Amino acid sequence: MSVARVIVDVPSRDIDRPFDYTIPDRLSGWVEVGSRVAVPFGGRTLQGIVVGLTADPEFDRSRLKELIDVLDALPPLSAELVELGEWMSRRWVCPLTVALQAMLPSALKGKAEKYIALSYGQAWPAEELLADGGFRQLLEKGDPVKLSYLLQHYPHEADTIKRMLRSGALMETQKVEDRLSVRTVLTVFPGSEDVMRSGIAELGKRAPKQREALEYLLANPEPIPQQQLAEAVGTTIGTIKSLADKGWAEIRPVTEDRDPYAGRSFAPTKPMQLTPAQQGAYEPIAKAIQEERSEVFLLHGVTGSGKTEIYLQSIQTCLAMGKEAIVLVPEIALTPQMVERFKGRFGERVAVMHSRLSNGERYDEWRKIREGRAQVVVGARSAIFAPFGRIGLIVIDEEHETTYKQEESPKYHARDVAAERARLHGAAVVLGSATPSLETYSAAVGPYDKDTAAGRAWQPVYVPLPERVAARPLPKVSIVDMREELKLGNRAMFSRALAQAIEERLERQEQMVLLLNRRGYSTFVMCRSCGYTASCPHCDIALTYHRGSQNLRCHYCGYAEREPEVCPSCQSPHIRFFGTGTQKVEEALAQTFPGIRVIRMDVDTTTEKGSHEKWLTQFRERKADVLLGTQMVAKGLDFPHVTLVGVLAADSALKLPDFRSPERTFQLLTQVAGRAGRHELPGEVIIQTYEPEHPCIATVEHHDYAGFTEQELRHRRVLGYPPFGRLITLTLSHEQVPVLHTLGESFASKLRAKAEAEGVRQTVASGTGLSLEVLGPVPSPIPRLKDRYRYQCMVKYRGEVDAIGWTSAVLRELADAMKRSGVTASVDVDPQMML
DNA sequence: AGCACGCCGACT
DNA sequence: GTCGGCGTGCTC
Repeated sequence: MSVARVIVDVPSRDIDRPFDYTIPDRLSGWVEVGSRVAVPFGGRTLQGIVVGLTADPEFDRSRLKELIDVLDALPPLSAELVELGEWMSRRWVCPLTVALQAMLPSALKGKAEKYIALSYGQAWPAEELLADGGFRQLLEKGDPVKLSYLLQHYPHEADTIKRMLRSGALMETQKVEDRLSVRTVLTVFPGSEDVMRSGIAELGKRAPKQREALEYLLANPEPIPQQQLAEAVGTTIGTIKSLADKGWAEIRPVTEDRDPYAGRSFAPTKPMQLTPAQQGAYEPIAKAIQEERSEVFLLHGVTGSGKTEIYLQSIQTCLAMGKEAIVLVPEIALTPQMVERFKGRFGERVAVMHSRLSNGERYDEWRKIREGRAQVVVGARSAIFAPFGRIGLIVIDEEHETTYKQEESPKYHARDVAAERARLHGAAVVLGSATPSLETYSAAVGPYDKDTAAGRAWQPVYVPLPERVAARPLPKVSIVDMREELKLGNRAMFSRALAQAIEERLERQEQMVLLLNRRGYSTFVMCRSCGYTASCPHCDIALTYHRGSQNLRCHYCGYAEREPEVCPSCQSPHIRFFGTGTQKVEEALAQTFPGIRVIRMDVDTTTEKGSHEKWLTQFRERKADVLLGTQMVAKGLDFPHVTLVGVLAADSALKLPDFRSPERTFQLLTQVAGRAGRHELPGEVIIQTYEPEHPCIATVEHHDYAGFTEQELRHRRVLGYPPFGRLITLTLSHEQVPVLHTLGESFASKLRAKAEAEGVRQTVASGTGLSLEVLGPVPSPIPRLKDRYRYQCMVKYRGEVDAIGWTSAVLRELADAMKRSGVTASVDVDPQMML
């Protein structure tokens, strides 16, 4: 007789431990690790996940309560996923329940609903006869009614309900309900042939439509959705219903999957002959899959080098072994064309998961996986939790993309989850990119240093894929120095070269993509004469202009300086705050090139469901000359008539106070450059910048990934940033500042004390060996959000230091103080966005 | 997170 | 005298 250990769905640190429940006889045999259950918890009914079964609970058995219910026939999680959740909760310092919740489709995030019923055998009390008549009638039927329903329809009876609950005239019950159920379709099940024939006879010449429907069923005696039958016969559902009423057929609800790709056919594709380079990359991957080794590969190939075909054939190898495969793709690249490639090769065995699906559709795709009807999933970040049991391969395409890091708790990185899951399954991992993240790249090819390699859980095998398929040349890239333009008196946002190139495309009726990498961000400071931008002397990070205090601040260490009146570098008075958005560019295009047709794509124009697709389709159909937008225009698009790509302000991202800005800029520019001339027409790329000599821009001209990486890594090493050191940020928030200061200081000093006690050096930059440094507390880059002030501490460390463990230990020590003061804390381990 | 228990101000 | 404000503490 075992006891279930349950993590209840309360996302709070002090509840984040298992609670034990006895299993009543009627549920024994249904409870497994990973089961979703309903449990009584402090007078409420909550949803929980079983994380263990034990024979000897810590508590006295007689004090345990019973499980109320098991919520699914098939447990939604497995022992392996629960173990993965436990690992996540340690690795990213989050409550286990939050990690487990991230693995469930939102349809299964059940909440207890309260129900109200008239107490058994009780007549309506005389003192409550003034209550609304409808309200009384409803309750007098005796069935429990949802409290939320009562409050919605009889809001003025709220007091009556309270009173009657207190007097015992009403009873409250609770039930955990799923957010939504499987969809059912009313389906007509034909009666026996005899029954239907007699029906036809009985109808005679009356009701010709009913007769027609019966004849249809006689000819096609399979069950058919009633709507479909009505359409086939050319009548309405009423007609069909009357058949059922007369007993000639039966109508029953049948569960049906919402197939988001229903009615679309996918042209089957055959494996292509691999080029020698592709073959060389494929072989070690296939070998690892076959030997069930959990090895990580970095597949480094330029755009158009044929990575996808390697993925497809590796998946084939995996499926041939009877194992399953997960493919992660950045959300934005999960286009119908992308899905088509996988569905075309693997057909029905593919499930697709992305955020544009409705909750219901996502749930159905998820069940397809859970019930073993799909063996391949193609999806965005959270598809890494696909409930497969025998994973053989995990592919992460465009592994450098920031979308793989979740910005809300659990703040996990899908790349690390993939490596861990692969370890548990003996599965291979393929990380594909034309511009790998510096973390992944340096882990694979170095430069190694003892402290860097330490504490890294996985080390990829480097698999370069140098050639472009069909040897298409890379487009010609030219970099335009906007300072020169200014000297020549051109103050427009288009350089002469770009303006001329646009003019030519308009004449030749070719298309172009214009990118303005401005992510609706606060203003930055730059000198228009020399290109100087203010940066922090301690962190080498761009300073941000703060309007309130009129100074420039570093978001890392808190350094501040006064707003400059002249450029500190060249004394020019042309020092300005900048901020041009895509809308301004759209206007300028219309003015400069009358009649030009522009599609603008940014967050403002693509919020509506499907709008993203809509614009791209319009552009593909050549209903516009220009596709103008933010980064989203750079990702995974392929338009045959685009022969010009223009980047208006390549350095705009460099002003962000984030040490990864150069890396992202390089990746973005390289990627967008790959958009031009992918087909017969040759392509041209024009990059406008005020900092043409910056490595992340200069190296793009010759598609020089290695050159950029070498310079950037040297820089990172000096400052102790990843991959040479690692980071953790702690953000504290409260309505008042002083308490944030106090708690921030005590976090920092407690952590420093731990480092001291362990003999760890406390300067990370420009050094080697074990070290840990706590910066802050300083106001967070977003100093106030929803009326709460935010302060931040940053932990920077290198070597095999258990900074994550110490951080969560210190947080536990501070839990009491935080609860009393009402301060909330949020931890980000390995932050990707420093904002 | 909720909900209960518990101790002090404005109403019947 | 009661209703109810939200401070602290517990939930197997």
